[in-house]
Amino acid sequence: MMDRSCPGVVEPILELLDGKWTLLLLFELLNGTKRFGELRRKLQPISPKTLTDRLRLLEEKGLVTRTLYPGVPLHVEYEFTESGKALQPIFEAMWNWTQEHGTYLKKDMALAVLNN
Amino acid sequence: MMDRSCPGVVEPILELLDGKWTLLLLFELLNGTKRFGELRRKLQPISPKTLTDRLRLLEEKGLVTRTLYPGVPLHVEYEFTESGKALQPIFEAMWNWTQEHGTYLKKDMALAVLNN
DNA sequence: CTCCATAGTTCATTTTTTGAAACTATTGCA
DNA sequence: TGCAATAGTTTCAAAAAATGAACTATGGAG
Repeated sequence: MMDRSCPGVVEPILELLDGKWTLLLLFELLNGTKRFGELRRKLQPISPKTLTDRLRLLEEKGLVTRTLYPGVPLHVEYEFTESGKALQPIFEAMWNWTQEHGTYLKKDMALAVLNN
Repeated sequence: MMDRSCPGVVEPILELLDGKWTLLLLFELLNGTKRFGELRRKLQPISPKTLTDRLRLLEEKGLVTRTLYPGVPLHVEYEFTESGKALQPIFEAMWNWTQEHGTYLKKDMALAVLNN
């Protein structure tokens, strides 16, 4: 994907954070264990395909675990690994930047945040 | 106080960092003022179109300034605004995460960056 | 033996992004 | 006049990513 002349140090994290929805998904998981349907609702209007794609990828990279609970109805829980939890400082730095420099926050977004 | 993990808060930054090459480009600018051709060489094999697209977008968002120096040959310098410089903690957090959890990191890449 | 709820999968299509190639603009100098 | 060096722009095709609609799997309750 990237040339070796690029600052390779960030390569791993670039791959992780890549893709529409990925960062929002990670944000959700930062709040703790979440079920598939729960994530789907929170990330509306994400498609179930995209959501599974992202989750599978994150699982593959060792950032989240997937646990199936049999029973009726069955359900599945997604949770950060230690590696995933360790992303928190990055998100905090983003949060801080946004507080001071993010001027694009739209009113409806703000409301969504407050109602969450 | 707002929930730090709430996705909406971080939308502005997601938009900023979005797109292939964007993060790598920001990394370059973190090292100081850069000319168009310089960026193009460092980010090889980026196309000039994509590079201008990215630079224009970052300019629009207030993260970089573009300064034209007439003369022969003319040249152009791109530089972070204060807002752009303030991204540094985010990159540092990424760097730290990669040190501890990025399994793709190669030592010579890291050195190349540090010597830059 | 059908239904419900959960959590997906499959495949075709659309949308978005990226890229390659060729071309433009500026201006001093030989 | 024509050239050299920088910094782009333009156009169109190709590739990648996202979406939508419909379908599958599970297993107990009725």
